[in-house]
Amino acid sequence: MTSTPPGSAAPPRRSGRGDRGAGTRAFIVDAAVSLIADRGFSATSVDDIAAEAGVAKGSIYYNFGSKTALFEAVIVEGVGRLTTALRAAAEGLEGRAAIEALVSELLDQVRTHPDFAKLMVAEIFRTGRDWQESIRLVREESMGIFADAVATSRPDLDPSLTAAAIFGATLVTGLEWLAFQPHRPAADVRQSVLATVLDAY
Amino acid sequence: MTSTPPGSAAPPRRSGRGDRGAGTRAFIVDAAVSLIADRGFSATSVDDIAAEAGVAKGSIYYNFGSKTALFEAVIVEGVGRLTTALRAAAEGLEGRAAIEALVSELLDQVRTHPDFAKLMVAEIFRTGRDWQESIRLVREESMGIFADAVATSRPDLDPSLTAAAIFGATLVTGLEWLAFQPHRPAADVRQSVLATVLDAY
DNA sequence: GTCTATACGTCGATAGAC
DNA sequence: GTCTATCGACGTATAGAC
Repeated sequence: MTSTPPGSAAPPRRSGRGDRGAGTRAFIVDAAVSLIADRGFSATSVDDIAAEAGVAKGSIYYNFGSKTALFEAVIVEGVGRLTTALRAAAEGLEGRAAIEALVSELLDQVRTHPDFAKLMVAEIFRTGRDWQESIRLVREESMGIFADAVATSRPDLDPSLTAAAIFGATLVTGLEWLAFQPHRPAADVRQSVLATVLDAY
Repeated sequence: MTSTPPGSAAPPRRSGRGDRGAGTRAFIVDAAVSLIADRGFSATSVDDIAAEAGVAKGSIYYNFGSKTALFEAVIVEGVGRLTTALRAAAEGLEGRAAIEALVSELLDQVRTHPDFAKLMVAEIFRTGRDWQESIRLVREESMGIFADAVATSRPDLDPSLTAAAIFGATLVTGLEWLAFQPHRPAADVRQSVLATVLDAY
């Protein structure tokens, strides 16, 4: 409602439309991420997603089978991109340097994919949900990469709890930045997190 | 479904029932917090809340007017308790000691009120919601207390971003603890967060 | 002040044409 | 493979008895 430009009855929702069957799945996934990040899963209707993606509701069910399956696809795709980026960033590094690289990369991922980041914080500690298994993978894989970096340099600390602390600090600061202080340069944010988190290494 | 003990068809949802009109609001709020923390706002029906609280649906609308208003009451009550506790903990302290006290107190609040903590992380970065104003207060008040402590001891760092980092580290670690490693003693968790966050002070 | 019954709207999912 | 039209289920909110 609020996002529909006045005066145009039915504005085209996506760029070109000669691409039947090509990027339909991608359009749907993108629309779902952005809507669900803002309103949550249950508050986002399949009709809304279809309208935002510029496809018919039937196409969503043809491609994904159910609303839940669509959301699981969203999570799987997002966590894949995130963990790949994190692993690449920490490649060959250890200890303090690894932590620094991971924090920087996670901040960059939050900046480039803010909707998925929001969705992650919102769902990561929920229990009674259908896609709990999928979201558990996000948690374990992402935090696990941080835990590995912690374990090699500070064996005196608990890896998983310390990883949670660094992960949480970075994620929350990144979202605070994007949602409420978007004018700030990325370097400021990076430095604030590292100054808080890195001095122990 | 999963939480209903087998063998008992319809277990009484609250302790005594001679208390008509006494703690009705409190029963409803408690039920709402615990259900919404797990399933989210939209996925939790007023019928579910009424059943869990042991009252009729009509009583909820009599006491709160709408589902949204009920949720706002939940937030207001929770943030009141949280900020009161945090302010008391930091009273008379400055710099490193203040941060240490705040982290400890926040961890304790997460432990004693885990459902509200979950609910907070889940909603804090959402935008397109009716209670956005209420949740903005949570954010600003809670993080503001941390920001004050940072500002007095480390004027070289940005207070709000650094506060977000400490707040995020504490909250995420606390929830990781409760949700996935509840067997750990509180002291371990406290030390993991402080070792990560406090060395800069 | 709390309960039961119900009106009204919305949502997930399906059927069938193209 | 994508569309439109429609069904059945469920959820919020209200009305009125007690």
